[in-house]
Amino acid sequence: MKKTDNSVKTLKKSLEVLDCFISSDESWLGITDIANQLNLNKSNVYDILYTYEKMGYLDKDPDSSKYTLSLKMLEFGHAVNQHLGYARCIYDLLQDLSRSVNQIVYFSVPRGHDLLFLYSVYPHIHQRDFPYRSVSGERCPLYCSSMGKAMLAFSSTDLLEQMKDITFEPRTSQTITNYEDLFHDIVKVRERGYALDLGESEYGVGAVGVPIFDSRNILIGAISICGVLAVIKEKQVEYSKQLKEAAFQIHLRI
Amino acid sequence: MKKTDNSVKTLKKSLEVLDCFISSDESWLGITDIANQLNLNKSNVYDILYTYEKMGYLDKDPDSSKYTLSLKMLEFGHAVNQHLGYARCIYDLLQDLSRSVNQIVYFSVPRGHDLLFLYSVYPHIHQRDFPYRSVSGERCPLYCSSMGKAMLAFSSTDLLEQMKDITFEPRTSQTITNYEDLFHDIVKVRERGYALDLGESEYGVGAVGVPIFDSRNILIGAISICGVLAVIKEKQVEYSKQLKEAAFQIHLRI
DNA sequence: ATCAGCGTTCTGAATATCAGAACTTAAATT
DNA sequence: AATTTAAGTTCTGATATTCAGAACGCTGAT
Repeated sequence: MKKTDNSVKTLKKSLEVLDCFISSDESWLGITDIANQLNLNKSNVYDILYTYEKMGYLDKDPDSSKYTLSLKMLEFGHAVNQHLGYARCIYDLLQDLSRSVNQIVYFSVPRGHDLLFLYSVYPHIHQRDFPYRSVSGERCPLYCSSMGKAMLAFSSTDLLEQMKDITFEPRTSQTITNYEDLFHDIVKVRERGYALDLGESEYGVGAVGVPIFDSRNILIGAISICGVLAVIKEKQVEYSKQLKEAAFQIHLRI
Repeated sequence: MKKTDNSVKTLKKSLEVLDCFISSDESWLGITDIANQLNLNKSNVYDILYTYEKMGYLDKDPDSSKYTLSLKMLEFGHAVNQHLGYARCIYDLLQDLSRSVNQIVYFSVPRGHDLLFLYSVYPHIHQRDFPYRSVSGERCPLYCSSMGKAMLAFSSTDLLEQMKDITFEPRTSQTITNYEDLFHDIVKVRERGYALDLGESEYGVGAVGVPIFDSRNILIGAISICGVLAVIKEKQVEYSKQLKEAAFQIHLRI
């Protein structure tokens, strides 16, 4: 057991600064914005942002002196995708599935109390103004998503238990807003073998989700079919079968 | 003019460590790998990686003690995409173009002596083993790409001049490997108004590329149609017209 | 059994960090 | 037009942090 704290405090602080750029809704942040948010000295934040800029991590607007994430961040995203072993296989199966049902198909993995979208496949002809266009790297709370609920229902860890401690933020009038309702829904998911999102994250949008297990039966994530609520309601059984078949194919391959 | 160096050396060094994970072909890097590469002390690298891991930037494999970029990096990529103002408009136009010509369509921006892929749209039915599947965040040298040559030809800065100093690395037997050949090709691009890549980056793959200017006529990047070499050769004029029309639509909108 | 090579832990001399104060703009208010 | 406010920028040195080096433990190869 180590006695000393080996963490590099300067780096820790600097990464907290960088985190502000993902957690904030604003794309451009000023020195004072960040200094206030993290209770840091202005000149300290100045030096940190200056270094990030020199290293190509942030871009600075010469007029406003505000900073934003540079395109270098896309290179990191790309590197992660390259390194994901299961990437290609899952993506190809999702493409087949999307073409077969002519609906949007997603793959996501758990991340804390959220899910993280990894892949999305859109059918070639789809409504351009369809509300839910999640892309790689986007997060969504577990409790208001079919994939999230599929993961909660079939996770071997105490993920569901942890939902007792979170605050539920309604996205629509249908969003589950307390642990009891969530628990009852999860029981139904376990009975059915698939999870439903009936307008709980976006009005008029529904989804069917099933969990993904690797060949050692470890929960990896979930996949879902997403579409207009009425269609999802009507075809949920058919979709769940197609999803389970795709999930099984992934299970065999990873 | 400032006298002192305000950069935070600890952060600068730490970011160089993080950069190793994009520049290396290996997805998992050990402490000694990085320490040797950057001429740093092992224990120093240990502390830095430890901090990155604690902050969720890197994942550590408990068996091998090696590190890799975590999925958090995808969140940064997503944030950048969200912040890109022109994103949606260009993506939609590329989708239309891809459907119209039934080929892969790309959008990229210049980044140093490379280009950085931002968007790619694949036709719904395309060969799964088609070699060139660039995605957001991938880099490619300017001299061996139709988009790169389109940017070199129409850049207002001395981008082309800078090509005198670089080393050309052949990717195929067709790759341009010296400045003189590149210059002659760029002259042709200026005459034609579009750039060609005829198997110069990948055997049997070709592309037609045109530059993108915003409404103030600043060069933003380039778009291209990419496909089987023989088809690209045959339809280059038709494709160049379609690309120019799309480029014009983007010019009007951003 | 020995060695080589890796990650890990610990320490304090040396160094880089960062709070604070002062300055410079720029924009908003009087 | 003068004043105030609020932002970014520069500079400094007391001091908290960093990091080189040495030592250790583990694993796998010789």
